[in-house]
Amino acid sequence: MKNLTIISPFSFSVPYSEFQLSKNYLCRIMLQLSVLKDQTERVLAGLAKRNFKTAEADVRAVLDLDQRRRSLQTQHDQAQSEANELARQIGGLMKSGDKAGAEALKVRTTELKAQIKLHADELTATEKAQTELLYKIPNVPHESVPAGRSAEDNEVVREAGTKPELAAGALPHWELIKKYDIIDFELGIKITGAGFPVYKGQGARLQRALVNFFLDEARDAGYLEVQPPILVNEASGYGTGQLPDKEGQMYHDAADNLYLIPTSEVPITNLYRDEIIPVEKLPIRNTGYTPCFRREAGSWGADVRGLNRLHQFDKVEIVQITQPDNSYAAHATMVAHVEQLLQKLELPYRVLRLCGGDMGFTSALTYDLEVWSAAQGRWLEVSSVSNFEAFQANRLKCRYKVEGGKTQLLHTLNGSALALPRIVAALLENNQTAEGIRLPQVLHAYCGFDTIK
RNA sequence: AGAGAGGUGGCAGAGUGGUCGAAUGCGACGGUUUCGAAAACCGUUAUACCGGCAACGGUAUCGGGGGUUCGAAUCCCCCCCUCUCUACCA
Repeated sequence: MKNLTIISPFSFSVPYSEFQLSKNYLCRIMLQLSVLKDQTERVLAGLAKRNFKTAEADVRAVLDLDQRRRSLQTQHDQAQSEANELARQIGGLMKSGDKAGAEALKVRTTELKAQIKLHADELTATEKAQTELLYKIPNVPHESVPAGRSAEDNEVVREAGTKPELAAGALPHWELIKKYDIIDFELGIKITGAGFPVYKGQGARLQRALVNFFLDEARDAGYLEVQPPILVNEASGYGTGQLPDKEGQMYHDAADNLYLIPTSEVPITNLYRDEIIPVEKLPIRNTGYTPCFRREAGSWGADVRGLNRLHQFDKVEIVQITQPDNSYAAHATMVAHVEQLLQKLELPYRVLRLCGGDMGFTSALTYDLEVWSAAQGRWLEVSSVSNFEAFQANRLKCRYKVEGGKTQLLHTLNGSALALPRIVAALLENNQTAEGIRLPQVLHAYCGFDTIK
């Protein structure tokens, strides 16, 4: 096994050199340009909702660079075309034995070569500058997204279930796990470090039960189960947008230049990178269970006790890839699916529409689902369901053919269904009794027991 | 990990310096034929960028990157991947 090393959160790498990326890689992100160009006002208005301060300057710079790029491309193509023609002529002359004629043409060719080299270098530099800028511009929020700065400004869409009344002396989950000896943080610290708990006995079985329950529910809802790798390459990180934005949040294996996934969104969505998907296979619906790894750099404090925030945790993800017209309908079904899971688990929850400032970099619309953690007396985020529209698809080059043979970008979506640790926290806290922790009906068969004692 | 072989269009498979974006076969699509189908025959069959309202034209792409050359799928260097044998391992 190679060493796991952590890269600086401030380093910023762009995939030109070491990775196996084609020349056309730079062109991929260019597709986004049509939107920037044709709908500049809408884009700027959307980015304003995110408090993306440099939006106006960045967009203008990108468009300026684009003009420069296109004019260079035209010049370059013309010079190349002339050179190709001359090469053809030289070939003909050589064949007919006219060496002097061939030599005469080579003079012009040499000139052109120098010119082409100049254009090519400048073109590459321009493209690179443009791509770097484009990679830094976040997705444009959907019109329904409220403006806002932070979690304070998120909108509560609905609330469901009843918060339990806990008896006096009720314990937070970090006490309960000790009382029943089901999750051990100290052991995890010994073998790895803080934030890597060890699940034991009924705790381990509860984990396995939840994973199976979530996967079965997803399958019944029409999602195909996949088991992807949990280490991904750089291209995959760029594809779903974790790179370069969140580079410092991922564990990085420097020896092989691979990243431990922060969510199975990354490998599952990248399954469809560089694909033109036949229209009859749409929509794609995948589900998968993986462990997830997050450095959570800079996250400390009382809110992160116990299972609230971990470096490694388990999650079942649902992913959809749809035609553009269907993505918001798909988003609604995904939110409904997650709500059903929470209802079956008998957990009180609420649904939030995230404001522009709290939304992820790549998302156009995100609904967070939070469960009520009775002993902590606070809501815990257990799922985030997002529509990325064409933002990821653009980076992924994930397309389909429309009527008439033109290729068009698809829309990608994903949601947690569900992340385990906070579900476990809520289950433990909300269901504690003098006799033990009474698990909801749906889990009994999966666990092989109904009470944690 | 060591040795050898190889990576060409949706697939199979030619092509070892000059109109090669690439023969041929299969598949797919459209058409002719048929009451219908099969067969046969004819045609179409990649992606991206630039120019153009468009028709269309140009450029790039034969695993990836770089080099030699007037000209590279073809020659040279580096990297990635696949297969076979050996070693190792779950």
